[in-house]
Amino acid sequence: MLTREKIIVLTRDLVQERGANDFSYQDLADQLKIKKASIHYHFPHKNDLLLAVTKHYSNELKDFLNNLNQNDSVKTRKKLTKYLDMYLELSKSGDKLCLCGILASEIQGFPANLVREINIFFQIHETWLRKLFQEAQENGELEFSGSASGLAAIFFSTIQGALIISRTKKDPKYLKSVIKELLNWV
Amino acid sequence: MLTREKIIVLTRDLVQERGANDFSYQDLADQLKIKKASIHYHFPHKNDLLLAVTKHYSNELKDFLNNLNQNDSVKTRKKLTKYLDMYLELSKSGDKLCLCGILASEIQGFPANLVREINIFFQIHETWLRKLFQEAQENGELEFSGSASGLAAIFFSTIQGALIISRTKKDPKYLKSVIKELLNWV
DNA sequence: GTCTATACAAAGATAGAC
DNA sequence: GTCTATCTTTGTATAGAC
Repeated sequence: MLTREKIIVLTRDLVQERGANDFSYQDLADQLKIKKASIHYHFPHKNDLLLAVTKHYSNELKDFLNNLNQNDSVKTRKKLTKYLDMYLELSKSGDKLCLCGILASEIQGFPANLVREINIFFQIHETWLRKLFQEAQENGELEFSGSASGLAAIFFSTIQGALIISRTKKDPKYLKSVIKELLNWV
Repeated sequence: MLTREKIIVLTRDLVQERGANDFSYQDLADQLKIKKASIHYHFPHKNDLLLAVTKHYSNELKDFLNNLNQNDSVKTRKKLTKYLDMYLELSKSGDKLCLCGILASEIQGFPANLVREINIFFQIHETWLRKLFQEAQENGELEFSGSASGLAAIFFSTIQGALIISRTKKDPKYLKSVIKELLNWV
C-alpha cells in the first residue's frame, strides 16, 4: 500500500477512536515507522489530512451502498438490515464511532471545506435511506406514518446517537436493542 | 459568583461548543480575566475540572426534571414536550451540544471516574424517560409497541444524534422536525 | 486566593540534505 | 519521498511571593 494511503487508513482509525483533536502526526509517525516530516510531505496541514480521510470514508460508503443497491431483487427489509449491520459491526469494535459522527461533534474550528465534506457524508446516508423508504412505501413493502425523509432522519440520528451512548456504556447490546426497536416501527 | 463557580460555568459553555480537547486553561483565564495559575488552584488537573463540570451539569438536569415532576397534574405529553424543548433551546444557540454527548464522543483517554459520571448523566435521562413512558402506558395516556425502556433509549439516542447533525447542517429545523416525527410515534 | 515566573513536553510546521 | 534538524507556539503544571 502507498504511504499516502497507509496514512489515510491509520488516521481514519485513530479519529474514529480518539477524535481529530486527540491524535497527532507523531502518533501516525510512530505507528507507521516513518517520520513526522514524511507525513507533512503528503499532507502539509492536519486539515488537509482530515479532508482526505473524510473523502475516503465517503467513497467507501458509496461503494457499500452501491453494492447494496446492485441486487434489485433483495427485499427492502433485508437491505435495511445489511445497512444497520454495518453499524453493529462498528459497535462491536468497542472503541470506534462513525468517523463523521465524531468529526461533527468537534466541528467548531474546522475549515469550511471540511464541514462541507462531513455534510456530504450525512447527505449520502439520508438520501439513500429516504429513497429506500419511499420506494418501499410506494410498493407496499413497508408501512409507516409520516414522511420517508422524516423516517430517514430518525434512523440516521438514532444510530449516530446510539453509537456514542453504546460505547460510553461499553455495551454493544445497547445499539443492538435500539436498532431492534427501530425496526419494529416499520 | 465565586471564581470556582465562574470557572465551572464557562468551562461548561466552552466544552459544549468545542469539546474537552479543544479548550485550554488559557482560554478560561483570558475570558475570566484571571491567570492560569488561579484556575490550577481550584482545579489542579484538567480532568478535575471536567469532572466538576459534569457533576454540575447533572445536578442542573436533576433540578430540571424534579421541577417537571413536581406538578403531577401535568399531562405526560406536556411533560415530554417540555423535556424536548430543553434541546430545542440548546439547538437554537447554533454552537452548542449536550455536554455529555460531546464528552462521550471524546471518551477515550478520560479517567474512569469521569466516564462513570457521564454514564450517570445518561442514566438519569433514560430512567426519567422510561418511568414517564411506563406510567403513561399503564394509565393509557400513551400508546406504543415495544418496551418503555426501549422507547426511552430511542428518544434519548435520537436527540443526541440529531443535535450533532443539526449543528453540522447549521439547521435547527432539522432537530425540530426529528422531534416532531418522534412525537408522532407515541 | 491570586499573582509572577518558570519548567517541561508536545504539537504543528518548515528548510534543506540525501 | 524520506530523512535530520530546527523553530515556534501552546498546553499543562508547579514553586513561591504577595
